Amino acid sequence: MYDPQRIERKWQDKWEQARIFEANPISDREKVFITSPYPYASGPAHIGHGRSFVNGDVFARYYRAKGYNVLYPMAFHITGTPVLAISSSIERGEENMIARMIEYVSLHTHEEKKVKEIVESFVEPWNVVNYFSSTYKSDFKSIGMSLDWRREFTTGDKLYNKLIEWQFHKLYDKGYLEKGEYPILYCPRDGNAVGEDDISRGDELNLDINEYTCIKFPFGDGYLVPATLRPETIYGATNLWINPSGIYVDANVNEEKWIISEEAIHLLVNQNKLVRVLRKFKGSELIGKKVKELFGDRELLILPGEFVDTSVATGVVYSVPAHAPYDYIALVDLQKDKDMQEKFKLDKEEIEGIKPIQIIDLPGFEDFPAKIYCERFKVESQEDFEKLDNATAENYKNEFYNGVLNDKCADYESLKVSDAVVKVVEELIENGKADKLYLPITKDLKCKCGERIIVSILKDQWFLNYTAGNWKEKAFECLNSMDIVPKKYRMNFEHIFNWLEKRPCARKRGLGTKLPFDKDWIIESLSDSTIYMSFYTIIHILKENGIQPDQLVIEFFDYVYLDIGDIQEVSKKTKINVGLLKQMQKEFFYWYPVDHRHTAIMHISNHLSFYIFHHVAIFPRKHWPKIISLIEPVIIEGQKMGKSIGNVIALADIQQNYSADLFRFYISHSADFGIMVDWREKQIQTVKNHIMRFYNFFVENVIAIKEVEGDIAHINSKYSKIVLSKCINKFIEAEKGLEELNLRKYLQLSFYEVFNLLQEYSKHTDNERDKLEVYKIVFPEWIKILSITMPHLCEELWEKLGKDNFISTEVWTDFNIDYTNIKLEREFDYVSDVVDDIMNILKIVKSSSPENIYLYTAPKWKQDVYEIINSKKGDFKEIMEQCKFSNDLMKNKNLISYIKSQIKERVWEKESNSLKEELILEEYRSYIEKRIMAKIHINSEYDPKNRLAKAVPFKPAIYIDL
RNA sequence: GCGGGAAUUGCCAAGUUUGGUCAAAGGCGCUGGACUCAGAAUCCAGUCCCGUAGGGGUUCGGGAGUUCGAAUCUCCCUUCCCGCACCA
Repeated sequence: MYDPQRIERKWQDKWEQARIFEANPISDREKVFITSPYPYASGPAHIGHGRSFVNGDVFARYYRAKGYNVLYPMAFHITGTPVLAISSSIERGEENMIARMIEYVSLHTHEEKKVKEIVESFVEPWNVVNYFSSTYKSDFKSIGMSLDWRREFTTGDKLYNKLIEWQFHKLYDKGYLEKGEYPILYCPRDGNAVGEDDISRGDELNLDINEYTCIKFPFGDGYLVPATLRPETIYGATNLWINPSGIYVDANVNEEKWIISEEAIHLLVNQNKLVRVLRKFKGSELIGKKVKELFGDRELLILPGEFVDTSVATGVVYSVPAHAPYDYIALVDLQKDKDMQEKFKLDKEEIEGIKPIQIIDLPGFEDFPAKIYCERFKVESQEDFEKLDNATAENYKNEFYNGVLNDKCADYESLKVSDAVVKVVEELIENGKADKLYLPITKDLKCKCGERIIVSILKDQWFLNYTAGNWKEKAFECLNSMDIVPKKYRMNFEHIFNWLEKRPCARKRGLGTKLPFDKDWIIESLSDSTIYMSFYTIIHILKENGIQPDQLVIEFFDYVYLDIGDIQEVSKKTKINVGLLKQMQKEFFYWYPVDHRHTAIMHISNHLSFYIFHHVAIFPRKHWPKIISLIEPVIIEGQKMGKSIGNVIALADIQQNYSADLFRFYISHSADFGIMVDWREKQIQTVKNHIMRFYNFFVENVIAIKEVEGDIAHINSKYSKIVLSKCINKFIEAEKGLEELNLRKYLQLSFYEVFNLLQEYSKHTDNERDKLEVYKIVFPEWIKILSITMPHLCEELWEKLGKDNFISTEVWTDFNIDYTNIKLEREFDYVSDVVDDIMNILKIVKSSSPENIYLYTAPKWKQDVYEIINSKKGDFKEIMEQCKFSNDLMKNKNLISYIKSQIKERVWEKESNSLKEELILEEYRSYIEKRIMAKIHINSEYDPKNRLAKAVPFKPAIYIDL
């Protein structure tokens, strides 16, 4: 009885005790260094992690089986805020987080009290890290990972920090680091930058930042300053809107007098403006006054707009009724509203005289876009917020991508809106006519502390400048020399490489490594995980020898990684002895570069691109990465897997509920890399049965085959030789699949197709002895090739075969091509075709049990002509020339039609060689009769329907006596 | 919008790089049969349409083209998915 859980634990323990996956340099053996990105230790592993690591494991085992010395390590990522967020949420007693952590911890701990204790301990971030890294380890062990755990570390380790410091010193020296201004989300109460984890509902809201342009309209001795997202519409401004009941101020802003809403002061102050309030007043005071246009002599009227929100931007809005639905409808409303005009003592005629100014031409629009969109969305009044928002969005989208500025826009005429925006802002600011103001896209974004989040501008943000020097060129050079599998993703990389510019690389908070030359900053999590694979090569030596962080000075890595510096001096400086330094350098030089990195496609646009960039920045060409293979994510029953859907399947449950080998098989076989694995319970149960059948089939025969030699010389029947040949060819093909990193192809061939062959063989053969000989040869090869996917099951079967070593450490020899025989296979294919034809006819005539079936092979002249057609590759003229040499042929009235039909069939492209059909049929008589359950007569005189005329070479005519 | 990917016979999904051997692998589902007290499992047969002789017809998102020949190559269109920067 197949008991996967028992078998799996047994072998996992044995592997661990024998430490067979611990890899050390062996100087005369070729190596393969394969990695998948270290997982984040802020939660338990799920089957998505399972997919990439199992794939990696299958490759690692394959490389080992091919005789390579294989390093397959892993570590843990903890940089950034997620771990801190867990701790602070636990500390605050947040119920959602506590519930989630209880759920996570319960995966491995079933005692309620203990669970509670563990979750409480999470107030300390390192407890979170330690807990989840340990569950990862046990989960990964439970699915049979062949990892070298001695080389484990986390990105928060002091030793690791030293590596990252060195990396950033190098980047700094190369001139790839820069400082600049950068807007960030900011909580004024905490005085800190905030990210997704710090924001209420941060995971569902849009956390982008809008850049507003504040236009300085001259007004008295200062400026009235509306803010806009569409500065290119400045030429279409007709008036300004002020909320009459809002509070406004005269304020001194960086030595200029601005009129803005009271609430705006707070925003400006946090964006590096010096602000002093001079006077406070109600908005109504401004109504009816006028500002001067930026360009030209027009004066724009200040009008009442209740819709103006004084808490958004500057609380002042300029009106572009031709292109902004809100402005358009407000203007229409006001023009109709006599009471309002009365109330603010506005000039009726002047109000009516305000006409929208169209400054953007839009193909297919006869009227002002704002008007058309208001009509399209059936906007009735300025109170229809929802309709107005939709109308605005559509209006803007259309104008942004399709609109062109017209002749009212001076120098900007005929620019596309998308280009004009950038130019207008640039020039306005350059000329001192405008300023910038940043706001979160989402209104009322709240920090978890309750405070409203605003945008602050960091003046000295650190950036990595990917356009610096020849960095990009080198990255492309590396990419061009790499294998990307599947290759359809290469374009993706190229595009990302082109698009990468500057990227902030440090943050103000979170776990990680401090920037060595600016200790206020912590290196951001995607920037500190680019060359860490190098650390796998030496970390275990550092740990074993008790090397302390302060010993890992710049000279250390310079020497070990780059062979720079004098070893005596490095030793003196680091207080690490020369021998050890040499050993580490040797180990690094042995393992590096990373030969193969395997992960999900979501990492292309960030991690994998940075991985390449940072490697080319720091390491010489010989240490650049070589292969990246990519997978699509795992989905569950056709649905995305996610916390919010609540359908995440933890790796912790896999072995118990399914078994490691089943998981490994399913995850490897059910989809090619380029498509999503769909985790379907029903499908998995089917696969489970397949594996069970395989196990039973194997075990049923394992004793019997001990009686035979497993020697092809002892195999008598052709059929048996054919099956052996076919199996070996399948193995060879399957291995080609592995070489192409195509796991699905490899398993389809090595598991399903070989299994089908053997099952059919077992059913149709009548030579028991031969059968055992075949099995004796095939079985060991079979479980070897399957062992990389189902290592536990195959170890068990290996043991049952009487072997006393691990199949996991068995090096494959080449499959024995002496067992293959193409000629025999062709013969057999011919016979199978005949059987299929007979079956087909039986099906059509709906007869199941005829007694006699007659087969007629083609007459000699057809054979001869067939040879001619073959030799002339279907050239009709040449064929006829050749036929003319034979009078008999030329007299045959069927000749031309026969040649024509054979040419049409393109027979010369088929691989049938000169088979002696009659002999073959005779030889396979018993096989054929067994398959069709009738007696066959070959080339009998009896041919009542003259079927013989239909016979062509390799397609004998058939007559069934019904 | 930009960039990338995809569309195959009831469903999932190979095949496309290198055009012909493709009515198109495999799995699921469905239909019939065997086994069984029964079910599950397993096994056998069938599963685009027509056909009492191995054949014929119509298919690979839609349209046009190249070719003796197109699921595969070219062009246009439609639909869907993913990424678009500080969340890892």
